[in-house]
Amino acid sequence: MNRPSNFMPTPDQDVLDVKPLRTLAPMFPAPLGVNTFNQSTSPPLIFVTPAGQFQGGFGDWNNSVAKSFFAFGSKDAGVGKAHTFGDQNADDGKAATFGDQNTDDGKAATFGDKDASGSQNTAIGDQDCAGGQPAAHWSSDVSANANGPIDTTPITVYRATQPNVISLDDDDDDDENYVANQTSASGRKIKRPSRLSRYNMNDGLGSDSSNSTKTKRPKASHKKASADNELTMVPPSGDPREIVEAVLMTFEALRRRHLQMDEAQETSKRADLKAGAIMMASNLRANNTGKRIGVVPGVEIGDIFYFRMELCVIGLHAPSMAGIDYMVAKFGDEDDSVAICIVAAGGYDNNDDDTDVLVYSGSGGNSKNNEERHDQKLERGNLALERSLSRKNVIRVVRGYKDPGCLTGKVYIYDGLYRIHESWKEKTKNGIICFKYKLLREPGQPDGVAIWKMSQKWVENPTTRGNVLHPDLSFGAENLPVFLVNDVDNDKAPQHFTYITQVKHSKPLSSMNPLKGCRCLSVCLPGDANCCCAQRNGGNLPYSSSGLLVCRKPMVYECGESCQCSFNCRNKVTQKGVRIHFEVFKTGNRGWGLRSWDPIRAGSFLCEYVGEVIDDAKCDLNSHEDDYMFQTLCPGEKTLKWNYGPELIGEQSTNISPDTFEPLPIKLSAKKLGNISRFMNHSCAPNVFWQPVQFDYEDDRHPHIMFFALKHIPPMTELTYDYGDIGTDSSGVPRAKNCLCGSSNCRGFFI
DNA sequence: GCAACTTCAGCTCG
DNA sequence: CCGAGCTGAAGTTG
Repeated sequence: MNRPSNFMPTPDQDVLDVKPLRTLAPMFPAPLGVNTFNQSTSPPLIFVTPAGQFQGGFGDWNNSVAKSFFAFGSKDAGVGKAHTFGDQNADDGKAATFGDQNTDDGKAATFGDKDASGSQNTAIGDQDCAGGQPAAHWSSDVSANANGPIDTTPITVYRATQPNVISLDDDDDDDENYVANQTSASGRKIKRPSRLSRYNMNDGLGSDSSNSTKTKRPKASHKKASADNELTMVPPSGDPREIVEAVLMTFEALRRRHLQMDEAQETSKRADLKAGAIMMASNLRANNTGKRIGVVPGVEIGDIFYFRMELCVIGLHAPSMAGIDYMVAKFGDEDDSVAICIVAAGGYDNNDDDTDVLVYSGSGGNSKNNEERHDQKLERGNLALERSLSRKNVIRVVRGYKDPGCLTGKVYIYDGLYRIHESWKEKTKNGIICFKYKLLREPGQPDGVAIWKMSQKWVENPTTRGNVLHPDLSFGAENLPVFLVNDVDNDKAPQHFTYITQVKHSKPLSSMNPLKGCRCLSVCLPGDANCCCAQRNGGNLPYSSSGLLVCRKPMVYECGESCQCSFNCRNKVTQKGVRIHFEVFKTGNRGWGLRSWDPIRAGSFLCEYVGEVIDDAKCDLNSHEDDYMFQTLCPGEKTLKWNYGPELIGEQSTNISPDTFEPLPIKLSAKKLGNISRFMNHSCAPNVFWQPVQFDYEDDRHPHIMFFALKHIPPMTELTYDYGDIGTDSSGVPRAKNCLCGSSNCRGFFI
């Protein structure tokens, strides 16, 4: 892949560059073809818009006038770089003109000029409320209609559990038996020994073997914890989507916490398996009432996953390893074992351009250990695929791709329903006979992988993105360009504002106490009891080695300037700035919004809420008019329960309930000065949350407000957070707006 | 490249 | 016939 080297560097890739990011030109060069607007000469820019191709980018983008208008320099380092959009001075109007090769409607293209046509667009930015159905996401119902005549009744070869899709063990005995299984002495009903028992959270791995009598005892607290949380876990609505999301969120929380512990103890790094085993043992799963053909409730086309175990716990694809999931289903009077879901691992070179066709290789035949390769056999999964060809049942397809954000990782994308149209045998390069199945995507389904492919193409070559109004709203101030696009109407720009990357404080920074730093050499290590930064965070580093936030908490303390550790310390995450390809886009009915070209993992840092710090007194006067005011109001349950995991393994919950939630005094206005965060809309079913972070100044009342991903977010999905509930703001008169998010638990209004 | 690990199907046994 | 319990097969992940 021709991925630019600047693409979401992982910690391993972090260059040994200690320049403070926010005050200098982009640390990572922008992709070729994008003018970074720094002092160096820029390559010719070719953009393609629906209106046709034009050179030189956006109007006078490349010329010296533009450059001087967007003059850079370190002189404004105090507040980071500030670049004014659509300067209000008439003189600069020309320089601010963009997005149009002609001059005839230059006025309309004038960026954010308050007098230009753009001003009609009053409903912009974060005053608006995002839909619960993100742009790249559709309800499963759509694809359900495309199923065709599948009237088979799945025979459950599965033990049927409670009809409740997510069911915690309501039978305490089960867990007891599960533990009792270690001795096999109880004589009572014994749950099949999960290999969870081999995961001892403290001892690491049992060195051998599959012999269950040698297995170690899982943490005893496990049982109690799962019972305690029964009520907090089940989403009140019973909505399948909510349940799936709750299960995935729990899995992730558990996984992150286990990884954190593993990293501290340098033990096994298979936190995914541990989390999965706990979920299985506690019956914390979705859609576990039996396998099924076709749509899985609560799983939507385009959903992304990072571990096979995730597919498992939501009932999308049961086998933890195998690529073919199958079941016995009824066809008329006959039973047949047919394939129901496949995971195309992406190891084969399919015709990648046609996302509606998939040639899938049968399973087996690979040499493992000492065995030799052999021809594939028509049995199990392969046989089921063959039966599916004749039975013509739909098959769910999950496609695996290399994770662009992680060198070694993989992303799985649910791509909806396919049907097998053809099968044949083929001799592979290795000389073995292998089965091939040609699947065609059922028509009428929303795009899944197609969107992924498209946005990946944009990342590699941004000039392929159409409808671009501006190639970088940040004018080079962010690590990566922020595109401004409009696919829906003629609006040319949001209302005027000035792009800054650091919060503007009302009082001089020198009056604030610097945060005390640690003395760790090189990097802070997890498990180092002497690291005062870890201590400040409660004994653990708040981020995993890949930079994901482990837990939401009242405050996260990163290492800062006064620490002795290096730039590469894993406890420096948010201060390094944006690592995601964002675009500000025009939504259908909620003004402008924010979304990403990259897939985003739950726990990833997105961006900071940047604006002017507003004094309390001043705020009361202004808050009515300021739609860009950020306040730490109590968010909804989804956000508050992001940390569900720790309780499951008997640790103290770090959750905050609405009753105990206390807002911080900080108030930030991004009306005049701001960054991408000001475009994030509200949703009662958000995919982003805010988290207070400190790394430079010691001030619990005025920390940085950082945004993190609440769940995995597919590319091109609108990013939204919960603006907070009404009535929690004690100062001033709260304004309630009608909420349009449309989520099943929409509160109907927001601040 | 290797070691370590999972879930479930499919079987046997009582 | 049913459920418990065992084994083998599948590939993922670090």
